[in-house]
Amino acid sequence: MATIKDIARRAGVGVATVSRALNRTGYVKPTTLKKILVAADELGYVPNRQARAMVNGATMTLGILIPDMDNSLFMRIVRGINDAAYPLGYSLLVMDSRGNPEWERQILRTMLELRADGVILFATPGTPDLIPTIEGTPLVVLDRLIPGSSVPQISVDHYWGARQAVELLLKECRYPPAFLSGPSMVTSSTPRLQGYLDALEHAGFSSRESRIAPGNFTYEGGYHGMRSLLTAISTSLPLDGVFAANDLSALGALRAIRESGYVCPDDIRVVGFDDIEAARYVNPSLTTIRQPMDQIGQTALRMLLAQIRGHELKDRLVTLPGQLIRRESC
Amino acid sequence: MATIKDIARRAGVGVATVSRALNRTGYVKPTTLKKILVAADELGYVPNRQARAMVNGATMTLGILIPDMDNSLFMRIVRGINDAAYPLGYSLLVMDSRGNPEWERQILRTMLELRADGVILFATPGTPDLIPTIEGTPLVVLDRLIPGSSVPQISVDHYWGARQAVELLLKECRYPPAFLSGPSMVTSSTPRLQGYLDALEHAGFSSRESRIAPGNFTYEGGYHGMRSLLTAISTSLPLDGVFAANDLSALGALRAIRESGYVCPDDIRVVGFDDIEAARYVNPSLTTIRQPMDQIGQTALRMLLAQIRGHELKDRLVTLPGQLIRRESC
DNA sequence: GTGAAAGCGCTAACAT
DNA sequence: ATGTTAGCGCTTTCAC
Repeated sequence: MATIKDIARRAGVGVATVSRALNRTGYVKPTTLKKILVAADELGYVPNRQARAMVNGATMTLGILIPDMDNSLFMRIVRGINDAAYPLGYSLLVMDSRGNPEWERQILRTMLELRADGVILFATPGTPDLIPTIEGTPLVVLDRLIPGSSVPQISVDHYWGARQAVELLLKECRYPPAFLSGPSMVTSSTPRLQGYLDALEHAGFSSRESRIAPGNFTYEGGYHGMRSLLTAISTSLPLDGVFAANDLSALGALRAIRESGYVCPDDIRVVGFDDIEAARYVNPSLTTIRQPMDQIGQTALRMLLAQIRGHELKDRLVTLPGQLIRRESC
Repeated sequence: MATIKDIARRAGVGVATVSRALNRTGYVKPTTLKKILVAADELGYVPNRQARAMVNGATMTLGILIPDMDNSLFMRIVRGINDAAYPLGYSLLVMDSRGNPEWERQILRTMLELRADGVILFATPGTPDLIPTIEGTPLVVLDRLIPGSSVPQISVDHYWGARQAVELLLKECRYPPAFLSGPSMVTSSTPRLQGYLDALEHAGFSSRESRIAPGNFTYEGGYHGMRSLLTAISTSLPLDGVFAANDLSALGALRAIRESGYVCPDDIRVVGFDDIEAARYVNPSLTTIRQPMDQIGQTALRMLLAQIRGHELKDRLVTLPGQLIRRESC
């Protein structure tokens, strides 16, 4: 591959002039400029960013570490980052850890070796231990917050999203709605649960009237959780509304409802959380709390760039509002 | 950030020795080895891959160019590549072109500037023009084939997948099934259409008995295509089966069927193509032809590495079989 | 066994 | 307005 040296020789000038010409930095006589451009073109010159990075420090590369590349919730955020970062000249180093803490650690290390200018981390239960590893490199943590950390973090407002969901259910249903919970290890589960509890209490129900089954954030979990809720129905406490801690478990619940001979939303209404792609496609389509994924991506990038540029962050913890999307299930 | 120079100073040795020690290349006295390792650890040394790449040529980085990061079909393939590439020490530079030919060209260029060791391209209608751009860098093209090109390409067998789908429909239905076609610009549309036509003919139907509506590979397209099919039903030629060129349009068709008062699969059976994530979640769940995404990813990586290592490829055009996934819709 | 030095492609003083 | 040169962090001969 051609180098500026080759261009310099061909154009009969020095390498510095070539560098100046190609980067439009410093003065170059129009005649020589043209000569250089022609030579570069003829040689099919492609600048070597690694070499450039060695001297001026920035690789113009951002590391993105995700626990699952095949999760539309995550990828919509990454796409948001991509779309905002690309026009700025940044490229994305995207790696999937499959939720494996050991991989996470190694991948992070690799990103440092590659000298990514900054890193965006989709938090997993193992993330907190990782933070010290990359001290010194700008970092933003996404999606599931790490409690009591000073690392810049961004997430949707899980608590208020849950309250909105449950309040809608409360308005549409005659009985207190049930809850399909998320895994307790995942930090976003807690505020969503709390939102459910508080909404119930706020509506005048005692905590004894709350009904909670594990949904585990999965399709299968939602299915089984819903089944157990369904078998526990009594004439004294009927069930006509369910809030699922995320869309995947809501979809599982939808199936369980159908298989048990009930109809959603006529018999039982369902609200989910996240607004994954499939939420639009199922029958009935799913009413849910939408995570503002594009906004999360943009905010993450903004906060990362601020750090890279050495600015002080005023908010180290950004919470974005979720949006109620009304569809057929409630 | 610490460099080998710092380590050398601290351990009281030369940089060459440090390099040899850290890379376990060449002999180093156990005592000095330990000293060096300790020094490196104390300094929190992280090797600089860019610098290494400058001398030995390989960046251990692979470029992946996708038209849409939020497409589970694509991302399952990328994840397959990730999982296979990571243990080999490769990192993925993933960029989304949003199907914009101009972006595609620029991103490709950037990947060259970053000196990716190889590039995997998810083909779009604009791809063929791009190929010459990266001549000299190992390349594999995925998903939608470019006809008459000598570039290594991998895809599912669209034609036979379509035939399988239609043959299943033919077996389960009483009347010749209809077809929701893909956009003619996308090369995978043609063989899927041909598979439909040939299956019909093979079953003894004349081409006059084929019914085709545009599905356009989208949810909305499938919905409208299905509606027009539904309004065209006559007593002389009833409709009880539909093959959609992809799952997204099949999901749209499902909705149109429901809204028109028909029941799937009782009245009308539906088969899709791809096996996207939502196919499992909808009601009825979608019978479809599954693209072997993991296998596509692995094969792509294998062919790319072969080129990187300078081997000759025996098959420049790999076609993988699709797998019929039987669910509720047929 | 280990160190000195050259060089990968580029940018940024410093000269001229 | 342009050329010369010193690195950036690392690996790799080539000596000792």
